[in-house]
Amino acid sequence: MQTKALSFFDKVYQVAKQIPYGRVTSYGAIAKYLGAARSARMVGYAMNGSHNKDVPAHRVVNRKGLLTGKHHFEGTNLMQQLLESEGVQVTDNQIQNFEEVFWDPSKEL
DNA sequence: CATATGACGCCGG
DNA sequence: ACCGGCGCCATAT
Repeated sequence: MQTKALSFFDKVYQVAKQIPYGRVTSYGAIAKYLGAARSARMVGYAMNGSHNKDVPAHRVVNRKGLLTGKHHFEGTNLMQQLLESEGVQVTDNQIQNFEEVFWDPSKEL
């Protein structure tokens, strides 16, 4: 359909797919990497379409390390389970050692 | 074409 | 340091 629907969304997917295992990143970090630091919201919005993609949206959280998007996953704590399954400690929707598992595309990529 | 929504982020009090 | 409100950009309707 939309021939140009792969403008921002696709970019986000490309970066999100590159998130290493056991690591997480923030919407703003991805947005900034894409040159749209002010479009952090769009990153999350794009995640809505990532449902059909191979994008590990569970590895993307807000700048506080909070699983704000866990509500969009199946169940109630699937996102947390996925992260914990990767070795990421999560407590009360809050990632522990966030700075340790944080993966900045602008620096790492 | 205009309006409303949103998985955020930053500034101010 | 904590809480609240405003702003921004892109997509969907």
